[in-house]
Amino acid sequence: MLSNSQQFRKVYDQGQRFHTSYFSAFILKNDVGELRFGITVTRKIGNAVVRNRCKRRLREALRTRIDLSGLTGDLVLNAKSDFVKAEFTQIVEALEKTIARLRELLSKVDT
RNA sequence: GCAGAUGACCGGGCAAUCGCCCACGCUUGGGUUGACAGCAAAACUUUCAAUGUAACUUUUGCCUUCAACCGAAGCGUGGGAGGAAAGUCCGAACACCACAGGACAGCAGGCUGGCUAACGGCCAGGCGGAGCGAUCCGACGGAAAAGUGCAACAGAGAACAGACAGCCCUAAGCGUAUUAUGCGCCGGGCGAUGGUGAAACGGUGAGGUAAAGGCUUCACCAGCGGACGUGGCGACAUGUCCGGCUAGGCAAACCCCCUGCGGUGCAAGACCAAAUAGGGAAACGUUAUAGCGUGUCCGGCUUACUUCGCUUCGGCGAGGGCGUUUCCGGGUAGGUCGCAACGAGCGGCGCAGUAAUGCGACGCCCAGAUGAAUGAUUGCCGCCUUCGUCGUUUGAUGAGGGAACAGAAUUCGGCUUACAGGUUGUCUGCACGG
Repeated sequence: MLSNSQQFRKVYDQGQRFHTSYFSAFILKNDVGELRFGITVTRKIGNAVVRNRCKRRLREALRTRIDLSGLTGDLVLNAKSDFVKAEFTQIVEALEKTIARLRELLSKVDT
C-alpha cells in the first residue's frame, strides 16, 4: 500500500503509463520486491460516498479477479468519471488488459 | 370519502462466496531488558614446598528457567456510519497562551416567564400578520419629547407636500339675435371627487361654505399622551376620567438604550525520539589515538597549526584552533498519548410539571480509521414503474427498467440546508350516510 504523496508523485513522474476509458494506470519498478498499489479518485468524480465506492470496487477487482503473481513495482490507478457508471465485468476486463500491457512495458524496461 | 394541518418513526430484507478495522482471550514462534542457576575461557587474589589442584571475585561468551515489555502469525468470541455523519452557523467541554482595575473601540443578542452546563436553542404565553379552520409566519427595544441620513417605478405632488384631470368665485373678451344658452383670458379660492403608488398628512355623519376643508373643542369611532382602578409573576389585556387636536415609513442605515463577550483551536497540547548538520561541557591527543598498509595485532613508513610567557635553546607551561571519545541540552522526520468503554452517556419504567425538563430505582456499555476500515460480487424476495397476455372491480403472469440525500475524523448540545419512497398518532374544513 502506498502511503504518502511523495511516493505517488514519484510514480507519476517516473512511471510507465497506460490509459483506459475507466481509469489511468501508472507503474514504476521499486526496490521492495513486491507489488504496492494506490488508488486515487479526485473530487471531480463525485462526493465522498461515490469516491469511496470507486476505491472499494477497484480494490476488490484487483484482489479477487486479477492474477498479479510475479508483478513487482509501485502501481497507481486514477479513476475517471466513466468509472462510476461502469459494470463490474467491464472494470475487470479493462484491468486485465491493463495488467498485461504493464507486464510488457516492465519487461522492456528490464532489457 | 376528498382536501388539508401537525407530531413521531423508518431510510430495503435474506442467503452464499471472498475480504477490511478494533477490542478481548488462547496457541505458536521471535526480539529487548533484568534476576537466579549452570557450563566454558581469561585475569587476579588466597591456600599448599612446587607442578598442579581447589576456592573466591571480576569480565566475556553460550544456554536453561522465571519476570516485565515490544511487535508478528493463526484460531475463537464480540462490535463496526447518519438522520442529517453534510454546511461548519451558534453554544459548551477540553488544551495551551495572555491576564491589576477601568474606559473607549469592536462583535453579538434584543416582547414576557420558564428549562438548560450553556446558547442566537427548546417549552409555555403575549402582541402583530396570513388563513373559513386545524395551524403557520414574525431581529417583536427606541422614528411625538437626541441628532443625521435614505426612498426605485408610477404619479400633478413623497416630507416645512402637491392643482394633472377637476370644482368654485371673479369676469376682459369671443360668439349669437339685445336676453338666455355656449366657449371663457388675467387674478384668486379648494385638498371634497378621479387617477398613481407600498405609502397621498385620521374615518362617518351633521353644521358651515361661492366651492371646500378638524374649519367647528358638534356627535360617534380610531389613534396618541397622562392619571386612577381591575385581572395576570410578567409581556399585556381591560374600564373610567382628563389632556392635546392628528403625529407617515425605514434602525437587517448611522445612531441611542439595555445585556453579554480575552485569544487560539486536537495541525490544541503532552511525551519518546533516528540519521545528518550545528550548539555546550569534560577528558585525551596535537612527533599520533590521524593517513598508508593489513583478516587482526605488534612493528614499519608518511604528514601536521598558532599566540603569549619562561628557557640550560633540547624543550616546558598557559590560551586559542583542529582532531578523537564520552556526556548534556534544543529542534526536525517518525512514533505514542490526547482518542474511542463510565459520559451534561443510552434504554424503557415510575413520580413532579400544561410542556421543555428534572428526580428516582433498574438494565446496558454502543465505530475508532489516518492514501483514511465499517465492504465487494452474485442470487432470491419486497417496493415503484413501462409494455404484453389472461381476467377485466380488487387481481394473476411474463419481459424490461428504476430506487433518494449522503461517509464518522477530539467530543457533546443545538441550528440550518438536502432527501426517492414508506409507516403511524392527533386535529381541521367540505360532502354524504346512520
